Amino acid sequence: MSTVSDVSTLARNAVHVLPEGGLVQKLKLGRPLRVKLGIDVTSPDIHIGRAIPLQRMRAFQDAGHVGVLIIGDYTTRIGDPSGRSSERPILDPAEIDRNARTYLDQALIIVDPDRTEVRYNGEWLAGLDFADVLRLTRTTTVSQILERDDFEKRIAAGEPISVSELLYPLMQAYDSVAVEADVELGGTDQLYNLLAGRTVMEAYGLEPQVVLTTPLLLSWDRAKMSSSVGNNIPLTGPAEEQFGRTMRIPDEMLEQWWALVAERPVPRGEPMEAKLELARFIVRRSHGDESARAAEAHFTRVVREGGAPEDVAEHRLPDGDPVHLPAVLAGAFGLSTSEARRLIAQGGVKLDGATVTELDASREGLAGRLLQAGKRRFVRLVASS
RNA sequence: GCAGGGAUUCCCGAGUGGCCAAAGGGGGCGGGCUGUAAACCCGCUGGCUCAGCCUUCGGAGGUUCGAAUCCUCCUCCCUGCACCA
Repeated sequence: MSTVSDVSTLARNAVHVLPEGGLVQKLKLGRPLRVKLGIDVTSPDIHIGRAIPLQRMRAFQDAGHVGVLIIGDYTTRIGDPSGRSSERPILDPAEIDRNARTYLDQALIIVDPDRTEVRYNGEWLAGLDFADVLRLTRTTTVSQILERDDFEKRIAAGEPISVSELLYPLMQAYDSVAVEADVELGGTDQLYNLLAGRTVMEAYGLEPQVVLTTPLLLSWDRAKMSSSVGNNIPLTGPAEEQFGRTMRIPDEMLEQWWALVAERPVPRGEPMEAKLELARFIVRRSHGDESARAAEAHFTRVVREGGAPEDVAEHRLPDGDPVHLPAVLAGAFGLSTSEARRLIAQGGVKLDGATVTELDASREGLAGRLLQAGKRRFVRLVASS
């Protein structure tokens, strides 16, 4: 089962495959390889960028190998002791479990459930005593750990780094020991951690894993796609939103997105059509054909033609007459009334397509009408009966 | 331990007694334009019963007619020095 074409499929889009020739060696073992991917459960949603390593896992699975998803429950539970790091908030066990489950539901869109093993790292990390931890820490040196780009930058920026944070790469590396990983996947930002896994495995007398990294998907703002920044396309988000967000990417990014997300070359022809096709692909993968068609219809109707969507939620008018529109907008769209007032002042609010200029309107004049805030938010007003 | 520097609105960052709901940038939102939710241009961006009022500048007190700005204590962060069996 190890041929050159296998390797090129398995390592498609890969930035690093280390060591040189290591993957071929592993394939020659002639048994299903254990392909590890660590999961950060601090934020449960997977976006299409985080799905890229999962796509590699799927490729390995399709070739007969086993995917091992590691849920970093223990790592997360310990958190950052100062409790202040926004990157590593301490979560309670219930939330970790919930996040892990949410994560897995989404991951199954990409990976093969029959060939996936899910492990919680608390399983082995919780059992280590202090001597075990010291043994682990002896496998590396402070300067090696501080070499990591992330740490270097934070030191340069005068930001705090707690000692426990230095141990994260080691904990992650120990996961590889525990599951006897043959291959570990990750984004290029994980290169250091993945290589640390090799060092530690060797120190524990295991054959070190092969490291395979994939590029980080840049979003429409040319920054790394990230849920906390909000420039992400969630793997299970609403179809219409997935479609619209995909349409936001600049034309120059089409090539990278097609290669990484769809794993195909950009279709020839108009960039607009290539972008639409990419949006269809993304929605179809998550929600199926039907949803992809509906999402496109919605996009055409609302964004390209500036019309109202097909289905508009109803919103009950508050009591009283006349009705205070900022209050209605606040209730319908989750704005503050101050925001709503500004929106009206800027001509961003429409009733049945006509720009609203007054703050109050009669009950009768509002019932049954279509209220629009900006270009994409709509609500059908109904009188409470 | 000693000495210095710092904590400002969603983020970064100016502001050192009244002209401060607080410069500037980012982000977000709205409008215009457009093949696109891109790019570009313009505007807005604490809350409210909105020509007025209320709350905000790490926390708690205090000085003052008046405090983001001054004082005291506290919490946290950074840097240097000292310490380092």
